[in-house]
Amino acid sequence: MTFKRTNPLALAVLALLSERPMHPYEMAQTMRERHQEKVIKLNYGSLYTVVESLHRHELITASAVQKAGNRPERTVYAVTAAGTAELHDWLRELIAVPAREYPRFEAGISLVGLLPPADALQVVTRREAAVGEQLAALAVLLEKLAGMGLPQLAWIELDYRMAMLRAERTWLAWFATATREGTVGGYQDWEDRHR
Amino acid sequence: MTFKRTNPLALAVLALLSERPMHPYEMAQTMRERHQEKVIKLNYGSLYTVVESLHRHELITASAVQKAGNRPERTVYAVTAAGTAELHDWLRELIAVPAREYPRFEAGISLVGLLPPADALQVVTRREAAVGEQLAALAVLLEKLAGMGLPQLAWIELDYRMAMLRAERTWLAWFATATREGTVGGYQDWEDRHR
DNA sequence: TCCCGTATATCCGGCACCGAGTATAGGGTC
DNA sequence: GACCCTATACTCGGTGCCGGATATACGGGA
Repeated sequence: MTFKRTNPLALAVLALLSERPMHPYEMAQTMRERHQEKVIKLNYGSLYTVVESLHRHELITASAVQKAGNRPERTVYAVTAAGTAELHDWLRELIAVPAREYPRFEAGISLVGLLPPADALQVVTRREAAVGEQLAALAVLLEKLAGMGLPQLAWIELDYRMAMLRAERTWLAWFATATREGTVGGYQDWEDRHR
Repeated sequence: MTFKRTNPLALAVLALLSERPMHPYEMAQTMRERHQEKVIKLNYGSLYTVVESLHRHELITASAVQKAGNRPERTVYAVTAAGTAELHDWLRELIAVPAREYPRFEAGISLVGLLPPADALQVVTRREAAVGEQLAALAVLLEKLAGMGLPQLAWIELDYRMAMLRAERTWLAWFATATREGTVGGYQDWEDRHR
């Protein structure tokens, strides 16, 4: 069986190991330090599952089993040539080919007609505020990272996310206005259904 | 145990049943007809799991077990009062509170520095084209839906998605240019690492 | 009348994922 | 030196999701 590119955590593991050999717990630490866990979902259970899977497919090797004192044994892994190839190819695919994803907000907004217009307006406004806060927080973080001397390329994904959040906020503002003023297509029927 | 709002397919089920009672297979048919499966991931296995879970939590009831001829029995479900309440509350939450999600592209682009700049440029350009095609396809679909006399509110989620795709395309165009011209922050180092 | 492809309707086994649980080491405090 | 809190490192059982398997009905052509 060929390796399945499901969990992006496996990508992170390959990327970390292409720097230097590590044991799983250390990978988690490093991801936390670098705020990588905000971009790639990390939790211990999955981490060990994913490492084992990479190992089975010979994309990484168990290079050493250290045993310092009486601590639990820790297995240090290293990436193989096949692993590096997989990393680069997967990366290319992730960037080049838009994946069909199912953002939860799309599911919600597609059914917004089930809520009374007044309720809809309220929740959309709440989201708008929340998105604004996220943008502010990101701006602060970017400031900090730039101040630490990190180049833009090191936080390019935050740049992308900010662009997306700004677009979302703009759309939300439009929708809120269109609802408030009753100019969204089908408004009359919407209001009629809820009285 | 209280019902867990994990799979949005359960939301779709509640929404469908709030129109009229249905059996699971019919729900799937209806979702397909309405292109809902593009917004909420549907597959048969999950559908039956989700319906069973809703049933266990008494958000829907098995109202009748029809048996037409010798066909497999089909269980028709109906939404309960608790189910309707759950539907509305879940909807409000989905819209009001941005969920932490992990788009695969963010994972990919965050590691783009591992690819040589020339490769990166190529894959980003490919994505830009793909996103353009998706936008074109969506525009055609919108045209068709509007032509059928459906109000904007009925395809509001497509409106949202188009806004997001446009923003993504703009960002991709910027990143491609910045890479081609070497103006992205950290470019020199990036290029140096790959020779 | 027989056959076969398609539509109807559900079921089930495997597997990835998750988060809470476990167990030891190290360091600070009284 | 007894105590306790945090950091280290991994394990494991439960659960939900998935996609292919199953089984019957129906319509149309040879």
